[in-house]
Amino acid sequence: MQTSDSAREILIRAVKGTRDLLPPSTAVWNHVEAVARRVFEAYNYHEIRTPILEDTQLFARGVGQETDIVTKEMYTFEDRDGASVTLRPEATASVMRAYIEHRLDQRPGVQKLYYMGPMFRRERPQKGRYRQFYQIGVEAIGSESPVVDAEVIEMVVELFSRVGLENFTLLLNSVGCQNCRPAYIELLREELAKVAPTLCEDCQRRAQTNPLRVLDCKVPEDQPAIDQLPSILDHLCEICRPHFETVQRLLKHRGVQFEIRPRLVRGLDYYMRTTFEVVHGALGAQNAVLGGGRYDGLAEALGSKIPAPGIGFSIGEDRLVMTLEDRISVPSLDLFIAALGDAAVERAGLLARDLRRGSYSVEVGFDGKLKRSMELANKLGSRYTLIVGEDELARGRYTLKHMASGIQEQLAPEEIAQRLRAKE
RNA sequence: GUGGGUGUAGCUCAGCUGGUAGAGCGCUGGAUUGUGGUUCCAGUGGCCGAGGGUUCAAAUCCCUCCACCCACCCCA
Repeated sequence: MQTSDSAREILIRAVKGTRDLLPPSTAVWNHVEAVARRVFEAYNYHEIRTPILEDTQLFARGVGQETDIVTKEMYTFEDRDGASVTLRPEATASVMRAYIEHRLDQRPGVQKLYYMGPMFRRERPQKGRYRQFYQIGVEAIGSESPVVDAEVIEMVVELFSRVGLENFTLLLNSVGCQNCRPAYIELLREELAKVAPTLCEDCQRRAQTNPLRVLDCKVPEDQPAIDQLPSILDHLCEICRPHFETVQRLLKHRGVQFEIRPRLVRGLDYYMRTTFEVVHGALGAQNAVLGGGRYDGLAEALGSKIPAPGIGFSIGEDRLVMTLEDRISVPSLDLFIAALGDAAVERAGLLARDLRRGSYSVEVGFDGKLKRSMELANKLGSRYTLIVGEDELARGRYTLKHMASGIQEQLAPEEIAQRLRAKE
């Protein structure tokens, strides 16, 4: 920015890629989080809160040294004592760290944990992608069983239904394990070598660096060639194939709709076997609202000798909220008290306090003009307006107006709560 | 990191073959001294993103920055 003495230029703004969440849309965030907690608890998941700041090594090892996330997209800095710390770019590694650190493997049963909160990734912001973004996720650690996979995935669908998301699609795949995936990648490499020259520039590079990524290519001209590439599902090993089949069978049995996508690959190294994703139209290029999968090798990658097979997912809360936001309704206010004059303000204060103790939402208007108060009550979307003026104080009965119908009645103070209890 | 788009009133935007700014919504006041929503009238509000250049004259043309947005790369 050029130097200037203009006052506007020194205004401090939110850091690039971060944003303020304001009412009324924070109501949608709270709604999503409240429903998530309710659903998770019903499946016996419990909340875990891990630090936002972690040792950089956690992500370097857990997420994969070679990934873009680690090489250039982390918020990493040196602490005063010289230690390298990083703002978490995701939560799975942290949860696994906590699992190992606190020996949660010694606790009975599968450890079912959920979390929600901000993550950080330093990249160019775009629609549905921010540098500080929010995720809601779960991890079920301690079992390799496909039964857990099916339950986790069922819960995903349950959650999205209950939160009010419409027109979403659950995509499912298996990416094999350390036994079958290397062989498949080798095969893929060979096949790619034959067709590579006809593919787009990016794919030619991917064919070398990360062959699985070619399957994700969005260039239309490349699709015919990509369709001819071998599918990983035809090359699963004796453990992965039945595992995947069981997951599918259990999901069908529970009536969970899904689509098999052999080309659904995961970017992170630690995923194996089951992977899944939920996409939603009308989200632009960033159309995935949830991504998840099994990560049986993660604990070992972190250097742990404690076996900790797990499966989990995380929801892109920013994106989910985005799809729900057009349905925001004005915040509800039960009662607006129009207090006319000092004496009325005092009485209104006491009345408001008592009603608020009864969990009614109440606002007190202290503008002396009734017209002003009525306007404000209307703008705030109040169901009722209570007029407390000289007449009312003299009579000891206040005027309660139902805003939608315009009907007014005179009530003693103790009768008001009862009126508010009515649905409309 | 790469490409494209957009920056004008609190918000959404028009004006851009150069002549120093408009609309709708919002906000404020009034019609209605104790009655909102609809309607009508009036008012408030802009160094036209920043800096420089061309010109008698720049929101408008040129250059450079900056910011935001969208997409790519990559992906949690």
